This record gives sequence, structure tokens and C-alpha cells, in this order.
Amino acid sequence: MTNRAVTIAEVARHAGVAVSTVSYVLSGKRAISETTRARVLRSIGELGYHPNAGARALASRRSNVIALVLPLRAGMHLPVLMQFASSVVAMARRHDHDVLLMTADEGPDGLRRVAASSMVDGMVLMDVELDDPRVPLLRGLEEPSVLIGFPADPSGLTCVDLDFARAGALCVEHLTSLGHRRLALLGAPSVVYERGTGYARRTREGFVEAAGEAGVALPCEETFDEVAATVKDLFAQHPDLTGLVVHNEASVGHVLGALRLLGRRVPDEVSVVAICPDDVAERASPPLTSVLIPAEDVGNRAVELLMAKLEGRPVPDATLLEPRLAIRASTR
Amino acid sequence: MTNRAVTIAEVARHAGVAVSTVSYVLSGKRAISETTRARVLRSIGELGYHPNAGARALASRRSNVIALVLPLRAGMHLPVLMQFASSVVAMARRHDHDVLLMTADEGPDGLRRVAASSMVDGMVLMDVELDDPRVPLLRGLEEPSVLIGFPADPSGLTCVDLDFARAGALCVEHLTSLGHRRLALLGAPSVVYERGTGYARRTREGFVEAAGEAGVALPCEETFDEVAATVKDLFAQHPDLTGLVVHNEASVGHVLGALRLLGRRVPDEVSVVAICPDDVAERASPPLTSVLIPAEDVGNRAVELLMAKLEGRPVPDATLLEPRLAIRASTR
DNA sequence: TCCGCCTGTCGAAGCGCTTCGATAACCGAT
DNA sequence: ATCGGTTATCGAAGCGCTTCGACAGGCGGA
Repeated sequence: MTNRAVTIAEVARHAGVAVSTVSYVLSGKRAISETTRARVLRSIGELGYHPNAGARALASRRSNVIALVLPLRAGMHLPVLMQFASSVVAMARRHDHDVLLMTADEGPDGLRRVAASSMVDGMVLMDVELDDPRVPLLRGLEEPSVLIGFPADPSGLTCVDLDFARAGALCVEHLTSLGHRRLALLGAPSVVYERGTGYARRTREGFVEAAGEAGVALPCEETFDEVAATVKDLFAQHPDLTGLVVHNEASVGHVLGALRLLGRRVPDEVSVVAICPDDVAERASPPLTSVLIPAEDVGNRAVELLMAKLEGRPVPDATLLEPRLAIRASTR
Repeated sequence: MTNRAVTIAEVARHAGVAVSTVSYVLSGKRAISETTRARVLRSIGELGYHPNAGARALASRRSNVIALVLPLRAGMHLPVLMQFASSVVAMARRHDHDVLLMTADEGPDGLRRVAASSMVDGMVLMDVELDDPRVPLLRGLEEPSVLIGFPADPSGLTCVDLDFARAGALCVEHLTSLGHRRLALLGAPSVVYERGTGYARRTREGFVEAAGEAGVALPCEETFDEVAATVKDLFAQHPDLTGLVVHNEASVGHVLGALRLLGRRVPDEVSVVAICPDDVAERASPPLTSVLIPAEDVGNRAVELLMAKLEGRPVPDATLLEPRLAIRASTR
């Protein structure tokens, strides 16, 4: 029961080679003859050897762990965060790294702690906001980092995100190409705009710029009753409104419910485009034409950028992922 | 820029004491005079010392890291998982531990790997299913673990969860006490029952047992159209139905939409109780009477149990958290 | 005064690995 | 036969920490 873990020394003895030879078989950093390699690998298998992570980190000055830092304000877009997180883990594993999960409520000190203690080799920060308190620290840190989202001043940082401005514009283009002449954006709750959340603002800017005179952009709260009231007002003030863009995962269902209540049929009378995960769009009635948030791609890309930085390869400062429109039954 | 990290030796020199003395100041494992302690702590502060995690783990055989293992099948109950995760991280930090995030798609090998490499001192597995392939491994593992959810055979394991059977029963009791005589449960999608997901089945059992003849339990898919059809059928077959329990976070909005469509007013004609997170219940119209899933409590409790096991303290095998009913506007 | 006993501190021996320099053993070219 | 140059392997020196045993000095009790 209480068998201490197998060490590299035991493997070496079992295979009849030096400890360093085993190490080189594992790392591939020096040439090892095929016969020796095979013998060592067999011993490793038979003994069930797993290198001790602490010892390895100590000797090599590399922990093979990256930190994944969740946003300060939880409560928002939880499902998307989760998709980010799991794609980050999966991709990190593919690069032989593990992931240390941190919440931002430890604040910058937490980042400093894990970095200074050599717990992690680098970090990925999720859901970075325009004015993010963690950002200044990163610039001074030894460890490389990658941000998901863009702070107000991204200079000297590596950032990845969906191109939300393009996403907003893309929705407009789709609707205008269908002949819609008056469009509205129902966006994030107003508190999110005030907080300085980049993706909400950038989507709105993309929408406003592309729609010009034809567009009206509103924040959108998340209770059914508020959504219903907003939608009702909207049509009261803009009777010619026929195209709706919804960028609020929690509210898209409510928007459809409100339209149903008002007797406005989708897509016959009103076309609706959502910016939301695919599963939400598919579950709606009718299934929604949508721009999906490619959480998996973003997470994967973030890890790849971080790995590149860890290996000293140059990386672009900004990576914007092109949005893709999936046409379903809610637009015509 | 490239200043190597401060080591304990430098702290010792700066404070004019032995390395071991610094170590004992930090760990408190031997008495140190007040004056020495103060001097050492000041040096630590001035130099900005952070102990090297790898070295510490190597020497002490404790990594102060726990693993948090996400479920195999993602895509389900993402928001709740996220709440679990962040409460686990927060509580772990309070016990001076960090959290390594793992997805179950590495499978049991992944668990074996992190355990054997001494990367983690213990683990918390989320969303354990009745017949979970990770479970057999755990019994043989040196490292202690705690499960969120119950496998079919929980013997020899430490498990925590909301008492879903009680939750189901509680909903029934609430509705019958209001005078409702015919009740239905709209549960998880049928695939979830087939997969052997414990909480879905246990909720149903609790409901069925408490409702007896008066109750009918159905699975519930997650697209609006399917939900609407299910609800319509339900009322067609049971015209006397007045009490609805919904245990499906993705569908509660759809259920309300369907009732609206059928012209059944809530709560005047139909009372609805949901088992879902509070924010979902609050955003609905009308706000829903609900049993919330106390994700935070569960996560905290799981970590506390794990810490107890790590310190060799005895812990109960099974911990069931009592459900709490929040009465809102959807029942009468 | 001497003894045993705390207290507080030190030095050194690891923990299990990586990596550097050294060294054999062998190659083909002289 | 000799030599420079590979190629494959070994031994040993750390990496930065914890922890064990040793010990100096101060205490009160005999």
C-alpha cells in the first residue's frame, strides 16, 4: 500500500544503465542507441515509472505547467468560459503541459506568487477587460503570458480574441443583404458597458459603423420582463424595424419569447441574428442564424501562442479570429 | 530583467541566520525567537522572496496542489460546473493550496499520471456518474480524493452532493401543500438518464416516491420545439395537471415559453417549481420558485473534506447537502 | 557547584531530477 | 599504426528546499 514512488535511479538500476542515460532517453536531448533506449523504455513500463514533477521542475527550471486565470467578475458568460477552459486544458496537454486554475480574486498578487515560485512557466488570462488591473503587472513579469480579450492599451502584450467588431458588422451585412432597412442591436446589460468590457463595446461599434443611420443599439437586461419591455418599446419607436441582432446569451430566449408575445413572427416579420454559442442558437425556436463565439479556437490559439513564446519563437501581438455566420431559420 | 529568483539562502544571508532557520520561520515547525522571526520576515519582505514550489515539493513530499477533474461529457450544466470550479479554487487557496485543472478525457491515466508524479496531493472529481470509469482507479490510489456526485457503489470513497432525492421530494411537498393534486416532473434529456447520471435519476426517484399516484415523470429535451410539444402532450393527457417541476436548466425558459403559448397562466392555472441556479430562476417571468443547486457549498465542502483527509483526520463517507426551497412568484 | 532540561539555532544530508564535462569505443582517413 | 571526429554512455555537481540530529547557552533544582 505505502510503496514509495518509483525513482529514476530504480529504473536505471533495473535497465543496467546510468541515471543520466534514463534522463536522456526521456528527454531526447542526447543521442541514445536504439537498443539502450528500448531497454530503458521497457524498464520504465515494467516499473510504472513517472518522473517526479517537483524534482524535474527544480532541476530543469521548467514546471511544464501554465496558469489559466479566470476573470474577476464571475457570473457572466459562464458556459463560454467553461469552453475556453476545457480547450485550454486539452491543448496544453497536447503540448505536454498541465494547467493551474486561478481565479482573479487573488488579484495581481496571485499572479506574482505563482510566477515567483516557479509554479508555472507562463499564463493565459481569460476575459480581459479594457481596464484590467492584472495587465500592468504582466508587462513587468518574467513569465510570458497571453490574454484572451483586449485591454485598452495592448502594447507589449499578446492578445487573442474573436473580432467582435467584424461580428457586429457581419450581422448587419447579412440583414441588409436580405433587404432589411432598419436594424437594432440588443447588447449586453448596461452595467457591462459601463464596466468597460471590450467585446461588448467592440461589437456595438462594429454594428453602429456598419448600420449607420439604419441602426439603433441598446443595452439589454437579462430578466424576461425587462427584455419584453425593451422589445416592445423598440417596435413602438421604430415601427419599420425588421432586423434584430442579439448579443446576449442569457437573453436570446427571452427576446424570442417577447416577440412571440407581441405576435411578431420570426422570420416572416422580423429577422433575428444572435451572437452566441451554437447550442443556444440551435435550441431556440426557430433555430437562430448566429455568429458563434469560437471559444475552442480561441483557447487553442491562446495556448499555441504561449507555447511559442515559451520556446522563444516570435508571435504576433494581436490575433483576431474571423467570425463565421451560421445561417439558420431566423432570418429571411 | 533576467534577475534569477530570490532563494532561501539569500534571505538567510540577508538576515544573518541559517537557511534552516528561515525555513522554520516559514513553516512554524520549530520554535523561533520573536526577534529572529521578525528579522527574517523583514528580509523576506525586502527581498521579495517566494519559496520555489518545486524545491519545496521535492523536499517535503507535498506539492500543496490539488487536482480538480472535470467530467467526461462536457456540454452539460456548464454554468454550474463553473461555479463548482471557482468555489473549489477559492477554498483551496484558503487552505494554502493551488488547483490543477484536468479534463476527464485524459481518462484514468491522467489521474494516475498526476498522482504518480507527485504533482498533486489529492483530487476532487466533479460530476461523477453512476458508472464512472475513473472511480475504480481511485480506490487503489495512494492520494486521497473526494467525489462530487455519487457513483453506483460509493464504498470506500468520500462523496458530496446535494441531496437530489430530497430536492425532488421537496418540490412535491411544496406543491401538494398548496393543494395541487396532479404533478409532473420534466427532467433531464433522456440521454442523460441512459448515461446513468446519478443526480437526474435520484431527483426523479425522490419525485416519484413523494408524488406517488399523483405524479408523472418525463424526460425533457432541450430545444424549444421539443419542449413545447412535450408540454402540450402532457396537458392533453393529464387535463387535471396543475403542478410542474422542471429539473433542466437549459429548458426552464422553454417550458415557460410553451405555457405562455398554450395560454396556461403561471401561477394562476399552473404552478412551476424549478431545480436550477438562482440567477436562472430570477430572470424568468414570473420569477420561479426554485430549489437551487448550492454549487458553492458543494465545492467548499469537497475541499474541506479533502483537506481533512490530507491531514489524516477522519471524514464521513457520504455528505448530502440539504436542499433549500426559495419561494418566488411561480407557485400558488 | 553540578546536572539535566528546555529553547533557539545551526550544519549537513538528502529529496529526484537535469545537465555538463569526461571518457570509452569505434569510425574512416591518413 | 595513428589521428581527429563521432557516437553512446557515465559520473557528479547542482537545483532550492525540508528536516534531522547536534549543540550552545540559560534555566531551576538538588
